[in-house]
Amino acid sequence: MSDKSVRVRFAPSPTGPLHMGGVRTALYNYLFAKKHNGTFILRIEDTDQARFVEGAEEYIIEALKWCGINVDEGQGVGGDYGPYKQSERQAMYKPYADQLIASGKAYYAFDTSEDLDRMRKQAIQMKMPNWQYNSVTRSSMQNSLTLPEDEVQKRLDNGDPYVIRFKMPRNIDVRFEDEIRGWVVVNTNNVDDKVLFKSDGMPTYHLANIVDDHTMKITHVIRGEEWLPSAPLHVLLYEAFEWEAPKFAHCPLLLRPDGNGKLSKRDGDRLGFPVFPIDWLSKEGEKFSGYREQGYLPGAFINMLAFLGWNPGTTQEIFSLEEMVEAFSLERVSKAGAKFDADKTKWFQQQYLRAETEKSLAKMLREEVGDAISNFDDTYVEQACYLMKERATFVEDIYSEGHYLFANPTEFDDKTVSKKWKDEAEELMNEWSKELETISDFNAANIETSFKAFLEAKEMGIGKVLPLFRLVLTGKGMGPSMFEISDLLGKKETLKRMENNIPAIVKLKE
RNA sequence: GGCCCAUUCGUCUAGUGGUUAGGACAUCAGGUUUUCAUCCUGAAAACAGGAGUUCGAUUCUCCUAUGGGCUACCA
Repeated sequence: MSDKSVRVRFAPSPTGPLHMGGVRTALYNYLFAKKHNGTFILRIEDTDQARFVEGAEEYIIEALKWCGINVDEGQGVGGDYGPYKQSERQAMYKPYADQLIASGKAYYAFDTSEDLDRMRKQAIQMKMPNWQYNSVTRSSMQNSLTLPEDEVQKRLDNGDPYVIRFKMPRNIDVRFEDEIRGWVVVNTNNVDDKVLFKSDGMPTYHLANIVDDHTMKITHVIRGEEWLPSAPLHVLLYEAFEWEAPKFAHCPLLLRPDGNGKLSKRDGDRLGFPVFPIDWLSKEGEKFSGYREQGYLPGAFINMLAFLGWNPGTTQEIFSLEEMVEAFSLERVSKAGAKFDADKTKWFQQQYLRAETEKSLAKMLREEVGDAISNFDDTYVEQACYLMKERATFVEDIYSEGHYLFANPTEFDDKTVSKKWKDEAEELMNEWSKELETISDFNAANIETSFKAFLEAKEMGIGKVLPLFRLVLTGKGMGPSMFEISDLLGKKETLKRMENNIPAIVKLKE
């Protein structure tokens, strides 16, 4: 890169919960910053007071934290270029807008929203579907370009509402090199005279982001593709201020897995997967579910997200955040939008779950199910995790799928009972129970040896007998090794279950 | 409608003029396993279409189609 140290920012607006597309943009910014020993900055863009949503800023901070995307500087952590919230920087922007007016790059416009609406409607009636405030129409509007100077001054002195618009030059090809897409060219005839400063005294995004990025010494602007059409305006603004523009990188969008369009708020709960990192409860009481609450590990979520639009060029797919930092580059971010894939997300989660140690799984399991397993010591819970982790996707599955490890089953799988439990089963299990009783050192190996001997004596196959044992102890037709299960349950509990459950199953058969 | 961006298996993607077009998820079939899961092996599955450029195009150019984004005093 350049000799300047890399500074990037993630700049969401607090209009609601941060959706996973936003998280991915934050992630790419973070990875890029860390890769270049740079600084990752969080800036809150709240210039639109009308769309402000209570709690959104806190949500953003908490979500990034859960993901492990550590903010170096900015809202919530401070830094030398604050404040990092645009509403708190409000006083800074007007002088810059004035500067543009003074240099003739911008002008005052007095047309009200109603005036503009009327113009647009008229244009539509005249089959001109996209009326724009631009180099051809501005000459017939109420602005400092058409009004006499004293009239303009009078209106300003009078406190008449006005906006400041950028005077978009006519017919110029604006080109800039996007780090992901290469050269992008847009003719200024296609962009309008954007409002830079609103009549409520706030700057628009366009002005604020340029002023902030410049004053915060941002070197790379990594943002979503939805900003691509207005990037030429931003380039022109840097030129107008005679500032060096940062490099731009426009990331592809996240698309819905079904049909078309970009992933949106409601797609998740409709299609059965979260679109948000963590739960969000709207003011109206509507709940949007998050990955955290669904039981996903943050590493799995981030890993999946990174691969939606980026890949390292190798066949490695499981990456820790540190490994991702090492491997990341903007050149390897793809250009086309990516459809979200819920199945692959589950696969990532499964991989991450299995990579966890029994010790940490046990800890997480306790946090999740709490009281239900509080009677069991750590060794026991860890062993239960060991037995269940290969067949679990979420931590909670260890408990729900392996419930019999923590309590005597009260139900016995119908199918197994009817298929496997024949007339001689009761006698057989009672005899096996007696054999179990004789095992003094009650461990998996010894139980297995003794079971094999039992089979030999009975001249029976393993498939005939072991499922019965499983049914008695667990109530299920499938699961981990029975020898390890009985080892874990212990001799006392195993014998107790044999004693109680054999008659219970017999009763079911009647 | 206008402008911009994109287009390789169902999905995420590798590929940068000459490859049996590779991997992963999902699917299917075998194997391992008391069973389930895991694991292993294998199968099916793609260069949107048309013109060029070239000895040769998935790869370069153009056109078309399709998809997406933007088109607010929203970000």
